[in-house]
Amino acid sequence: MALRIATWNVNSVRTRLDQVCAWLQAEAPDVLCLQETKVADDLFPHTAFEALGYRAVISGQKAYNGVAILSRQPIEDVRVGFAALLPDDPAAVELGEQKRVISAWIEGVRVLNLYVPNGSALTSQKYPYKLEWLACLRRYLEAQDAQGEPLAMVGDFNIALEARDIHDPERLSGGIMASDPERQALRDALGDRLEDVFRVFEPDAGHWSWWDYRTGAWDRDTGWRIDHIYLSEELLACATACVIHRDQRGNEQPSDHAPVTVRLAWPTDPAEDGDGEGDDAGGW
DNA sequence: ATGTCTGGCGAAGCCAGA
Repeated sequence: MALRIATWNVNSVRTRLDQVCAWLQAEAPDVLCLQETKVADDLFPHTAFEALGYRAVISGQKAYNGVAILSRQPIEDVRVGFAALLPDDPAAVELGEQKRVISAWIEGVRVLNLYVPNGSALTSQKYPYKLEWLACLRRYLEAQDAQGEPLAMVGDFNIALEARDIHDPERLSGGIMASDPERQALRDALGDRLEDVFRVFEPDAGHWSWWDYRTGAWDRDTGWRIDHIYLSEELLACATACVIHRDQRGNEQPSDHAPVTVRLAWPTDPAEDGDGEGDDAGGW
């Protein structure tokens, strides 16, 4: 039994629809989590994904933010926003105005899809919002932990946790997406329960998931690794690969982010004696 | 290295956000 989960900040799902569909056909992940869908729920392009065998659950808004979970496997128990687990937390309710959080139960895994606020600049009012959001994420994950579910938390975290996650750590450390307060806030949220699975397989620098449109970053390969997949202990033991699909950043009219995928595999139950349903297509 | 790309508004270029 194998489950492949992907995450991709697509910077408008309608603008990127053909690229996302082509990538789904090429890679055929079981689950694809999208961020920055930038579309109201009644305009989400469900039919294009259904034609490829994916059902989508969504939390979107006009123009900004927006998250979605696409799955070939049955989707159960969808939770939208922090307030789904923190109904009595005023901050959780207020932060729900921006659509950045959705989770679902898929094949025995709690898939949590996040679009962490960017923060803009250390001097911006958006920066304290980012810290407040991360503090709420900590409370949310404590409530999630109490559910006792295997957890795969994926998304655009807009934070590079370590020097090896930035192309020029000397210049960029301490600035937005690499400041101590936001790094500590994310580490506090992660606790000792969640592990960045990419680092299980790749210890070196030079692996990025985001290249700024503005600075010719793709041509210079001056990127950041800010799109992450965090696994709880029991899923970490099942992880067989974690890959950044950087080729997608080289598309015509690309998103500024590349997809990231994780493959989870566990022994097939002998009682089922199935053929694995051909889940190993794609080679990772 | 304030540059590039997106959507909104509204009908063409500006603005905000990243």
